[in-house]
Amino acid sequence: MKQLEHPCQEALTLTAVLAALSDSVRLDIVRELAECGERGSSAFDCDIANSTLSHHLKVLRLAGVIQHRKEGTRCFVSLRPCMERAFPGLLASVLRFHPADVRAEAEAPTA
Amino acid sequence: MKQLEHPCQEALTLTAVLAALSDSVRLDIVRELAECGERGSSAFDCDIANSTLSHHLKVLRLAGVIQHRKEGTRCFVSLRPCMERAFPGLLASVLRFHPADVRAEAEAPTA
DNA sequence: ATCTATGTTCGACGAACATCGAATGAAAGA
DNA sequence: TCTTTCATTCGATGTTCGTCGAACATAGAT
Repeated sequence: MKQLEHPCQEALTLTAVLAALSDSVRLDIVRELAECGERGSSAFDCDIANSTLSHHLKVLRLAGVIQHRKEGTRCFVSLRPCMERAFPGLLASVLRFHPADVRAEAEAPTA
Repeated sequence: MKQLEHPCQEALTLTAVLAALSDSVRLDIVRELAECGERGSSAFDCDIANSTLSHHLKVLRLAGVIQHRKEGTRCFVSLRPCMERAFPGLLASVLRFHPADVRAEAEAPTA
């Protein structure tokens, strides 16, 4: 069973992590993983092509944010503990804030 | 004296802030501002063209991270307090970590 | 009024990115 | 073995980004 490559902890860079988190699709993915733990990679409800999702997961993986675990033909992703060691508290500091659209919905009058 | 435009606090988005911080030149600028306070915009010692520096400052300004203050022909930039209100603690959480090259220098043997 | 110093904007360029569909790969099941 | 299923990779396309030099704008000095 071929596993995907993960960079070692020393190779993680702050700018790469921030770049990985600066996309709304990827930020949603990370948020979901932080709240619900490991998920099958097909369990994300974003309206994008499968190949695009795979690309975003790769970006997050190469930045050190998530890890892939293959099991048969399926693939599970979760937050990478290594990330917390390299940049302790960073992820929590980012996920504390909700994305712009959610804030807008919460603040805007319903009408 | 024409001042430059700054977005209002409600318009700031998390992804835009992260994207603004995901460039090493801009991260260095923010780090310097956080440590030394307001600076003249020509006082940054990055080896880039003036127009490129201006571009980076614009990205940071539009993301809400910094503010511009013009005084005569000169221009001073500083961290924007509004940023701390919109995303309290975020900047500190990011700046706590040093950029990759600095870490590499600190960890790698000199030989 | 003209010059000078300081910054911003414009136009252009290559590099990197987000996206998609198609092709490929890998593993389980018939 | 053949098929099916799931995910990654490839190739293509349009967009965005970082960078530069040149042109412009503004304010002070001569």
